[in-house]
Amino acid sequence: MMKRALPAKIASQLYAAAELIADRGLEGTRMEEIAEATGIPKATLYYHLEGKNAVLEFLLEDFLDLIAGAVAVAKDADGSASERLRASITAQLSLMLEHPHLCRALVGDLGRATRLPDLAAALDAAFLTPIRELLEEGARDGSLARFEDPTTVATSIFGAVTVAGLSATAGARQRTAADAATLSGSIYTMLTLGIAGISPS
Amino acid sequence: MMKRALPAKIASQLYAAAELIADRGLEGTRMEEIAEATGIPKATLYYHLEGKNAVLEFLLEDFLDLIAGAVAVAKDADGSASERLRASITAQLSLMLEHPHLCRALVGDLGRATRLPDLAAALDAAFLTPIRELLEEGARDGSLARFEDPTTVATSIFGAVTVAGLSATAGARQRTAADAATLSGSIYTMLTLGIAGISPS
DNA sequence: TGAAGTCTGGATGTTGAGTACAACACGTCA
DNA sequence: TGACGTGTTGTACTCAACATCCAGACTTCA
Repeated sequence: MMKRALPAKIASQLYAAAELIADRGLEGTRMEEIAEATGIPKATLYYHLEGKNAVLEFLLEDFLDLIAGAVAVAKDADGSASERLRASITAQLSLMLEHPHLCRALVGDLGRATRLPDLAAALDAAFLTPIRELLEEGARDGSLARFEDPTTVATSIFGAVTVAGLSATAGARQRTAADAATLSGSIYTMLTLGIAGISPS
Repeated sequence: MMKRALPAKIASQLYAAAELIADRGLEGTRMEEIAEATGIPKATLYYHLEGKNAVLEFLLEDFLDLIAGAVAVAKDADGSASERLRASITAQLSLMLEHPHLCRALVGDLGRATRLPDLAAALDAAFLTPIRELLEEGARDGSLARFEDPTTVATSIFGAVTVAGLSATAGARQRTAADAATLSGSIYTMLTLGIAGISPS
């Protein structure tokens, strides 16, 4: 996992670049500006990091690991698969709302991210895989419906949650845990009960 | 709307660049390569277009207008809001599966796209707005549930459909209309009925 | 045929990523 | 104290790619 232990001081300063990258995209951000924003001189940045991509890669990998960890806790707790799915979604959204800059950087440079193999894997591990597994468990324990095409359903749930989260971060201002609970409540109600009207039958 | 009428011949040749951009991202594609792939000399590209961004902007705006048009037809047809929502989703997915390169280019350069105001608007018009409106109509005609937070629900539906579609295009090979029908069937079943298990009550 | 508009090759300007390197700070060890 | 290694940083540089410019060629149309 750990590829090159970045000194802690450097790592922490690097986060100051997240907002910059979120606003202008990695391409629209000069290395010079990252140096200025973080207080790390350009030469030092290049001493520790491979290049500009590595800055984004470090920030996002860190963030995605954080999400993957929190989701794993929720996913492996006690309770029905349905309950744990809900908790996982809430955990996911909490962290997304807590880190709007990283979220926006992620979506903004999604293309680059998916083209970086490590990041693509981290993305999958943080978001899609837990949902797919919980869906399978739910089919077994009866707390969730069984689907013909579980992968498509898992992808759709992943999309519903993630896009709702990303959209909530678009305002760029940080939200609280309470916001996350409300948001995940709305989404989970819709996902669970469905959008059909009250049927006349 | 129409900003500068690109000669039809140029426009049609430009599509040859879509796959290139989808594979490598706009940033990883040199103007020289676009010239080569399309057969349009570099100087001519710059004669007609503002720059590299404009190439992407042209391709995507065209594509998004196509989707917006098809969705509008489905949305304004006869039937309940629920039926029309389903038809809209199918229309959306059909076009996405028909144009995997454009889809991949879109998601790959999503950051750039959302930073281009015209494209952001087209993106909204093609995907999010129709869903939001149909959801409201469904609440009125009773064919869809009424939600506390319709915007969040609409965003989630948008996310579910779009991410499922994008994921299906990841393989990069073109799918048929039948595939789109199957895919939208899976998604719509989940959205309508929900993911809850068979309740014991 | 001439004027206006369109197209194109090639030279040129400009920007920013990435590199090279020398100087320096600082701790360690003999 | 001095030699050595590791990390740090300023400065100057190289180079790739975007973008521009221009002169001449080619269309089109009156």
